[in-house]
Amino acid sequence: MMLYNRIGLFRAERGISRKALAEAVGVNPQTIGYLERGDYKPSLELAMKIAAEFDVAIEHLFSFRPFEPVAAVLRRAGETA
Amino acid sequence: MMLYNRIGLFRAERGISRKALAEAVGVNPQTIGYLERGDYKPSLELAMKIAAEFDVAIEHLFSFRPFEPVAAVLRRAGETA
DNA sequence: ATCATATATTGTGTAAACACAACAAAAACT
DNA sequence: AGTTTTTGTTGTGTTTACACAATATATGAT
Repeated sequence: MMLYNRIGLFRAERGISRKALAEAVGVNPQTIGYLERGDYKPSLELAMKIAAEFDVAIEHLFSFRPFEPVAAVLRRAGETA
Repeated sequence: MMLYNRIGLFRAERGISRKALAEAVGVNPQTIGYLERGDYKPSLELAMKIAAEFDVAIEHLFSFRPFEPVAAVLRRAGETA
């Protein structure tokens, strides 16, 4: 079963590298890469640490179904451009 | 690092056995036992399946810090007795 | 008392999430 | 241009979350 994630998205938004995120959550930089590509499925522990680092709910970070594009979320959220 | 959970609590509330929960989420019955006792820390995948089964957020099911007793939650929630 | 169900314990095996190292390629910055 | 940073890839090793089986104990129902 495929597991989708928004790690790269949140990393990009905050301008933090894989190496920096890895250090923040206490794993090897490679591990972040594997997670972003979907090659690894994280432990709950690691998922919680990453979610805490980004201050988002786990459900917003990982999902069994592909994530809605941010543009669509912005529209739904009725952001006033 | 210890990981606390409310699996037994939700199981008790809904009157479902470990075996039944195990079948619902597709794991061995022993595995549920190990999780409840804190002997195993679940994969994110299994954690998400159990949370979905109970229809609760993962954060309400698993925590690095001990869970507040239900009595205290009820008080905070201002439930009218 | 008997029988079924639920839980606990112990043991063995396997798959996969990690760590770590080395190197290549691409991107960004001076 | 060069040079640092970031990312991707490949390989090897270890730990642990799982599966599965067997048995013991406790509880509950009849």
